[in-house]
Amino acid sequence: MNLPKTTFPMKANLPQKEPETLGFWDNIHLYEKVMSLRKGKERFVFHDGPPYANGHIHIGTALNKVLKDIVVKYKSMKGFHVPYTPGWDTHGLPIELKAMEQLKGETDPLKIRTACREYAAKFQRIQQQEFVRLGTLADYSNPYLTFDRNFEARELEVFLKMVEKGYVFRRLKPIYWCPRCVTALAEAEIEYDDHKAPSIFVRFRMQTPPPGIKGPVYAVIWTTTPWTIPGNTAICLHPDFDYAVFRHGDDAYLAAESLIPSVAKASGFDPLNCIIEKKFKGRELEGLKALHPFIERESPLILGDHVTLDTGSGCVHTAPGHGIEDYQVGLKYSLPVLSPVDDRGRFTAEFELMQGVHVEEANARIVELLRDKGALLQTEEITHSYPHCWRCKKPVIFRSTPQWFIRVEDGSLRKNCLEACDHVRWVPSFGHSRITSMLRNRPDWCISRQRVWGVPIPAFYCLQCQEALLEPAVISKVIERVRKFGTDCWWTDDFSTFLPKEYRCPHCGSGDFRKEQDIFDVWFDSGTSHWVVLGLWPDLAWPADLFLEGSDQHRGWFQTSLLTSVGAFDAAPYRTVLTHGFVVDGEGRKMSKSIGNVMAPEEVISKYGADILRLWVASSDYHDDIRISKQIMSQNADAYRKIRNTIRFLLANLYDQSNDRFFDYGTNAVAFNARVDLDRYIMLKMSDLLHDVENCYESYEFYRILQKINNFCATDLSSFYLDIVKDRLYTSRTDSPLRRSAQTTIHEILNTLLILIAPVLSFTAEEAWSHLPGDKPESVFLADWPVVCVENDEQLRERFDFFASIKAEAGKALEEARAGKLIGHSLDASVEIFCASPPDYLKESLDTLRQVLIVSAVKILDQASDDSSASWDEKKNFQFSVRKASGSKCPRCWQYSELQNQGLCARCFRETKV
RNA sequence: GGGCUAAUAGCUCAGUUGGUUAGAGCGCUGCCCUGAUAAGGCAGAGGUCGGAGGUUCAAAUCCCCCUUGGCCCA
Repeated sequence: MNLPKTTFPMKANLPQKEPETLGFWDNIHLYEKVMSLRKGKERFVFHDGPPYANGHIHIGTALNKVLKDIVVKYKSMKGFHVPYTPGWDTHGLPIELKAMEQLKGETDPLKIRTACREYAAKFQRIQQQEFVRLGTLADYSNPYLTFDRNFEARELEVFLKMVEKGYVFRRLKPIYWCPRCVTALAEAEIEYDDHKAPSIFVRFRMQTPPPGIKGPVYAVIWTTTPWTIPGNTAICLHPDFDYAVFRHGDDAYLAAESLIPSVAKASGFDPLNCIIEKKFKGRELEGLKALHPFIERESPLILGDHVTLDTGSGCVHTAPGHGIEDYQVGLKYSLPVLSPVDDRGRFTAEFELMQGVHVEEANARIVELLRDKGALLQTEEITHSYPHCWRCKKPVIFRSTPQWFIRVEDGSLRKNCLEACDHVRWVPSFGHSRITSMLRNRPDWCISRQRVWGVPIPAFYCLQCQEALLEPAVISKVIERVRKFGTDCWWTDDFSTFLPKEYRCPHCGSGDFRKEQDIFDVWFDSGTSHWVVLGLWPDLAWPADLFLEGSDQHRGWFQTSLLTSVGAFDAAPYRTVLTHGFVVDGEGRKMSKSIGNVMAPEEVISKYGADILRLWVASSDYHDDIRISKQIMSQNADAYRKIRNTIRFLLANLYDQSNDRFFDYGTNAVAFNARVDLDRYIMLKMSDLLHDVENCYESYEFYRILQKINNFCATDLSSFYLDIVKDRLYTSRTDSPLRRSAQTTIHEILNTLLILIAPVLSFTAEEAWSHLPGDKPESVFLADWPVVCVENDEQLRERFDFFASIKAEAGKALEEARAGKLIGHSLDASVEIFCASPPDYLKESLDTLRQVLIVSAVKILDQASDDSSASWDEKKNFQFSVRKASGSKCPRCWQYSELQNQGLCARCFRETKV
């Protein structure tokens, strides 16, 4: 007897076992070995999107990294040279804020930057360990970090290209500003709090009245920031809303129809004396001109979708210098961006009347001025939620300052990007419509930030004429310095070190300059990583074959990478872009701390192991949201057990108990054509699986792979092939061709299966690989993709498909017999089968059929039995009649027959004879 | 409010160009086995295909509306 035996444990114990496997990979320098094995082969360039080096990884990051790892490992095992340089996004506000928390009031940019660098480096290390623990294989000894000076220098090269091509320009833009702290604020630095403010209705005299209206007409606006009225350059209406002109005494007023009652009431008008004269759609009024109440200037009526009917009059006071929505609608109408306020919140000479007055005091004075001019309809004090500075807790203002932009709106960049999108493969395909619709609507890209933790924008200002200078020759010089010293030099070194010798202001000839204080938006850092990394790392090449990130990156990294790439190098940086959805809880809700449905990768790994997490990733359809819950994880753990046990059983049968040796593929293998029919049949199924799985990997449909592998393990192997072949494996003579045929087949199946699962169940595949007897690469990841040698024999396939369908039907008949206590094990049974239209080969294959059914005897009847215990299957035209097998049970093989010598059946006696 | 996207058994997924009684694996329940044993085999139960309407001889599939999620904007 040769019973199965293996040291591959049934209980996986992954949380304990996986770190050992990690140690093994580390010891043998697996990444380097994989690289040198594939060096010179066709290259597959994957470019890793950099996670932000702030905090521990969450389940979404884990999902993303595992998906990447699956692709990279598959491609590599398929024979491609696939270097994987991981990266981190290390600049930016969140890190700067964290560092500032620790520094408590420190203002020295260099000290802040040092703290930021340490903070980012710390979390880069932490995240890297977490990625390693997930089983991802990458060049962790040489990652890319956006604060690295080589990165920074090359990033500036991309910027230089874009400057040369004329994409970079400067324009005013409103930003949050704290006049008390004299600083720009980011959105993350804003806190909302209640604030007392004047609420005023103001009338603007119409210079061109709406059609059909006679006499003086006024457009009514409402605001809670009277100090922004000097910046008014338009009145905005919603194109689809209903507006009306109503008359009160000699004057007529324009407001949204539904708001007229509240406007009239606030203005102290007697509602009975307010008569609607004419109605208009907002769009009909576009282009009419009103007059600013106290500045000699027109204020045209414009249209915008941001107008609401919640409060006010439906005619929105528009000051592009003091609000982001006003600014955006203003760009469409080319309105001037006025912001006559200095950095301490005082009016400048641009609004001479109140020069030097702080905007807070100015509110009351503007109200008085409006009253004097007869423009004020009403004023009262209200309390509303208003943005405040997180540091000094005082109200902030919107103030326009010059910012650096990349031109997308006009010119060629938008068009070229849209065109480039057509040459990219988007997976899923809706990625194309998603990114293009975003590109069509996106405004110019504001790339400047008023912070210190980032790459400086290499511009200079002439101290004499105040001109901003952004010149290729100067930028090149800056790049040289940055490459040598890193961007800290921008803060440490004198301006002259960055300028060519004898450099003079091209406008006024002065030699005195100051450096720009703004830094780049971090999206510009990561947006240039394609060029930086694919060019700087010798094994990589531009453009990338694949980017793989969450679907939020259509607005983020996919788009910023495209803008810099098309802008500087006229082509997309990627050939294929794969996107995945977001991880949500078991009910499809997003994860949030407040709901308490967050599941951390660490939690899954410590309970189930990384392979179960990887299995979850691979079995989910990532196109849309991906659900995770305790139930889902435990289900994956169950699925895992089935695969693991199948592998274990395969391994266990490569051992020969009789001589305490392992099956040796080199000497014991049986050629395909010499193998038992059943073995050849299962090899055909194996070959089908291989091709199916390969296609799924190629089309990035990983979630189908595990489905197929599971089915194969459970159905084709466990309940069909392996159940049948046990008899042959256990009872045949150790080196009998029958047994060797099965073992050869099992060896090939196992080898293939381990390679197929390795990109997903990396730890388990490696562990099982180490138990695989015979000559083999030291790691499953150094193995070549399997080539299964089978001869597709359609007759064989048809025959066994037919047997399998008989087996499926016979199961029901056997179950009935079992329920009637006639039999227990199926070998207790003898089965008579009537088949309405039997194929020719049926009678000659009785013994094979008996083995397939795992019964002691099979008889084919020429006509249907009258036996009432026989069960009919009308659909298949089978009739089964089950009896207790005759003879006695052989103690060795458990089959029933007339026993012979030493109480064994004929076969067992033969097999045991010395 | 807008763009993109989704909804099929308890769970993860199939379901071709509309065409029999909507499938698989897992889980669940029952039975069997005790030579894969914290395993293995067999059988069974489980679905108004998110909802309403429409086109059609025929709709999970095509059209329209709605509901509920998700991402990104406003």
